[in-house]
Amino acid sequence: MKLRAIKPVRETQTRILDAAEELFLQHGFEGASMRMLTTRAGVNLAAINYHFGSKDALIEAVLRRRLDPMNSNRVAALDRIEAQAAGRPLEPEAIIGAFVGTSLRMIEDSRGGGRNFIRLLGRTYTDPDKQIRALIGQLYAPAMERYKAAFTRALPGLPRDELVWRMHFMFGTLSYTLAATDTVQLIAGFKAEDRYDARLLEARLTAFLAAGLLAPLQNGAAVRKAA
Amino acid sequence: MKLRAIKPVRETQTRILDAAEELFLQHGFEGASMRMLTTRAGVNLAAINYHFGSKDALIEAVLRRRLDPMNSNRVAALDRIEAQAAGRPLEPEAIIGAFVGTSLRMIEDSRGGGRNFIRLLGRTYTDPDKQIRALIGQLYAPAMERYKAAFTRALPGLPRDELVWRMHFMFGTLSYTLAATDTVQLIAGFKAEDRYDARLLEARLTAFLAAGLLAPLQNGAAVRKAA
DNA sequence: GTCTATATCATGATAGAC
DNA sequence: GTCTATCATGATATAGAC
Repeated sequence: MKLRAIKPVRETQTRILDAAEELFLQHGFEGASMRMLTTRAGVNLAAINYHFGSKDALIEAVLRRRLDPMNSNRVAALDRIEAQAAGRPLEPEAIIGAFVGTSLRMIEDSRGGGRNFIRLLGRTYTDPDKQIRALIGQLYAPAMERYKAAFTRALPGLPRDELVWRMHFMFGTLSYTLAATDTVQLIAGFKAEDRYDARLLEARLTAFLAAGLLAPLQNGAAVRKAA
Repeated sequence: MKLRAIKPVRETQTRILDAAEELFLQHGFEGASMRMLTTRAGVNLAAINYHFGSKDALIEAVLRRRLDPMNSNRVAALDRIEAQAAGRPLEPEAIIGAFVGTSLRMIEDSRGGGRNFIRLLGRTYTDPDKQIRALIGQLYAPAMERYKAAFTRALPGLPRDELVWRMHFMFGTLSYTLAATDTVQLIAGFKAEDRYDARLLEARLTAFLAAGLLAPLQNGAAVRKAA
């Protein structure tokens, strides 16, 4: 009987992706060199080009690995509450909760290293590199359209232009909050243990965003119909 | 009578700062090389080190050139509305308007090239480089403290923890909106001419942020006293 | 103050042995 | 699949002529 070599703990590709996720967050896509990545991953310098083809392709792989399932989760969360509602119109708070909750639950998932990715993601929307912003916009578009449709159904009194801006504001608040979990310290002087209580943060964020989404229109009209 | 050489249109230092402002925005602090900067500025490669000492020092100079006056303007706007109120408590909307308006007015100031800077600033808060984030936090801290005090006086019913988070959310919405004025296109499909109407954007942002700041607390209590 | 020329080092990528 | 060795390029920074 022939003995096979013991498999490494994680596949080389996974080791590279994990290292890249962490180092891209700390140094940016440009600032993290391939030497840094391969050293951290414990693999050879040539491994990135062998497994992914180029550094750019690696960046895309890092983003897709978590973003594709995350978008599926987001859409699934929306499907779930729509099924529960059984045809009745959704509460805007429930839609926001589905969107925000998907991100924040990744922060808690310490095993999957999702926290690094969530913070990385928050930065990526404002990355200097235009191609990276285009990629992320493209990866997001389908889920965003689904949520836009859901908001439109839930809030027929909100004009389309206004909805798009308010979704933009909501998205901005979320992604900044995810990206800047250490800057807040500098600005406000937080206790460290307060920062990653995802449940409390989710409640606070949802309340803030729902109020903003439902703000009175400039002509004074209410957005939500009276109950 | 001795003739002096004609002065260049702008000083070398200003030319470098202007070029850096634009190229840092387009390529990030790390991605914009000194060669790119000096070529764009039409000066010699050695000029940056001669005038600023290093690339890092140039980055700080670029930020300080506009951030210091901007913070002064922010505080002055607050002083002004406090003087107008003559001792009466301020409306939270007025405080938000003072803060937001200072940023958005820089976008309109096409002469000073403030728009580039505002977008650059929006990115800087989530820059990968820790020193840059620390610098920006430090430059912002005094003005932020003034605004925190103003909000505290205007909203005695809002607990301090909650106020700090909501200020964080407001700041995030603003900075993301400033940084991502092109990403919004990808997400929502905007008409281009709509994007830089600063007056309209200011009204929309202020309404959104004020509603979020005044969102009911988790125990259902209202934040603002009834009139 | 401004330039040329250069020192020194790190980068992404690849060729070829094993 | 993984390694070593190396290439071509571009980075920041500086020395020294003018």
